[in-house]
Amino acid sequence: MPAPAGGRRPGPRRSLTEADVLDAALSLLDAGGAPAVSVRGIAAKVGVAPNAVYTYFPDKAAVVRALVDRVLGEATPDAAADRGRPWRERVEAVALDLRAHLSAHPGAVGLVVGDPLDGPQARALDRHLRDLLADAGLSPGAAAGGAHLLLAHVLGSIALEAGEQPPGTDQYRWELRRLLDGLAGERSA
Amino acid sequence: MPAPAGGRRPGPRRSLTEADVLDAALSLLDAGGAPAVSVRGIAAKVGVAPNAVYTYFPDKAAVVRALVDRVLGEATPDAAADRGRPWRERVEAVALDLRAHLSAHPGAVGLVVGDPLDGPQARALDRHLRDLLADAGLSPGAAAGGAHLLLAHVLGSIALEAGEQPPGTDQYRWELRRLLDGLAGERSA
DNA sequence: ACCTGAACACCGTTCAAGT
DNA sequence: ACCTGAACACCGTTCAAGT
Repeated sequence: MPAPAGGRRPGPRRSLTEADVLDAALSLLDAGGAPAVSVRGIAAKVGVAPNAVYTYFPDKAAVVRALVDRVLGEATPDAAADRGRPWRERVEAVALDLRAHLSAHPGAVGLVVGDPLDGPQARALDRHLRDLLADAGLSPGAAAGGAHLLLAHVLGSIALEAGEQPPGTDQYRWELRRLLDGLAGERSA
Repeated sequence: MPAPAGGRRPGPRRSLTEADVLDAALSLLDAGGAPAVSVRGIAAKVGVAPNAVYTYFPDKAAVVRALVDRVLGEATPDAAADRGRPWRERVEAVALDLRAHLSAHPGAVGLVVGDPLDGPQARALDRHLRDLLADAGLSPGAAAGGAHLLLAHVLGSIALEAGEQPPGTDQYRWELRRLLDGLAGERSA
């Protein structure tokens, strides 16, 4: 028989977990931005040789993808789940929460750019936004377009935060509302 | 007397121009994306030693900033200048033109992320958008906010284009129009 | 299976030297 | 003033070897 399906594999106990690697990567990201996230830096942080990282992830790109998805997953909206509230408030809550979490790790946007953004948390977020907009009365196509619009705006917004005097939450909220005004005209229910 | 103000300085003829360096950087960007834009790659492309690049730019960041600004400057809208056309068409022309030029150099967005985006062409673009929106009847504050919204959306939109099945110009145009719907409500004139 | 040491082919940047 | 050769401190990744 081969190794027990889904069970622990033989060999020495692994000294790390994938989460340890991501913790180290995130602390490097927050300390020095996207360029500070290096395989060698992560290895030093967790106390292994640089190539030991390849036991946990196939390459650096995989680490970055997992890290981005973790940051995306930190944004867990709660006011958005309350179906008694108006749809605009619910969507606004998700968008503000997402921006807050991305702003907390500014370098994360620099890691997103070239990647597909198709991790489990990214998909869940996209589905959540589409559902909220569909509940608001948008057609499936318009809901998908609206979710894409909201996501593009928050990413671009953080990307622009670099050298600006901080536009702040008020500016972001204003833009968000113009965006919701535009989507409101698409409702049919 | 010191060196003639604004004139040519003494010493050997320089074998390159800043534009040569940027041409090489742009061709590397188009061929291999943001990670392919390296000082050593540029030097090889133009036929000098790696450190000779530092005669033309103080460091790599300066090369990247100049490159981004050049790409931004390529977007020169003409339909937008026709004051006889409705404001929505004029803004739409600028946004579509900008997206087209950024899409032509997809890696460019990866170079924008951490930088201030305050080059001369970037400022000219921002001013142009603000003027268009002010002409449409928006207050100065709303026009500035609208320009920021449009810029954030186009950048985020390109950033998301990575792994998606190409959303295409139609999708972008739809999002743009929702955005303009939202801005239309801010008009007072 | 997991980890290490050593190596390979890169990278940005600096320095001393040549013209 | 401009350019080069050499070096420094990095980088991601691979390979052979140890347990």
